[in-house]
Amino acid sequence: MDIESWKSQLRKGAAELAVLSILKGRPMSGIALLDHVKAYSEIGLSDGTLYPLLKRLDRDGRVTGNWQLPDAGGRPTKTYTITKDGEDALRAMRATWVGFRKDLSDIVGDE
Amino acid sequence: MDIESWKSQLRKGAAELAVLSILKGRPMSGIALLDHVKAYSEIGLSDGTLYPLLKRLDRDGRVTGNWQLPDAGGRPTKTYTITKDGEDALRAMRATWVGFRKDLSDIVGDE
DNA sequence: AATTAAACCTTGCATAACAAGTTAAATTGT
DNA sequence: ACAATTTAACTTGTTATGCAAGGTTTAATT
Repeated sequence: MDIESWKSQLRKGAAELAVLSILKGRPMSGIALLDHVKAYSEIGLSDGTLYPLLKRLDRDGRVTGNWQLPDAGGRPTKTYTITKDGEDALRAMRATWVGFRKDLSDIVGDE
Repeated sequence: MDIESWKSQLRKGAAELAVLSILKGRPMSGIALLDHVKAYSEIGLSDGTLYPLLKRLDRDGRVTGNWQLPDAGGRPTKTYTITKDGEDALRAMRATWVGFRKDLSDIVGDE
């Protein structure tokens, strides 16, 4: 196992938390989400990861996707909005993340 | 996906980083590792996860396992020691973890 | 002798990330 | 007008890990 493969493992679960966190602020399309996360290199979200994730979140009732016609014309985009269940899940995931981060940081001992 | 299943996903990759970090301090048996990590509830390392992991790390030359007879009697235990390659891998993983933690914390916005 | 406990290990399953593809609609170039 | 490209969304197949639920071996205990 090289380090790149390990990074893929470390990232598991992170995309879901990241997407719900961003959508909590405001509804957004898939492309806009990708653009928003692009700056965070260690998250490394690609469209092949994002769209299946959005589909799962929609199926589980944590987000809803709605097609919308942009004001300026052009092709329709699908805008995703977090639901009440999504916000509940986000709260639980945030609490878990905070605990996980502390535990692993304590073990790793990074200053 | 319930929160417990999501936790299993979040933990992926963490066990490897945690085990190498602990072994960097001192060689240790599997049981001792489990006992050491027991306090960190969000890591949640079980023996069914640890032993296959140690086997992979041994196969990849990141640790070496050696059977030893305990001074005080009792059954032999296998003591794992981190190797040079293991320390190199640990350095790279630590750096990744620090960046990952920052990126996800920034997105999640936990204070 | 039989049972329990300790330490180690194996098997099978579920799941997400990723690379590499695909589709459909809009825009651009000639 | 037609072809080529771009954009946004999506699909498929592979891979690796965590985990539950088992199993094995050795030593200590009853």
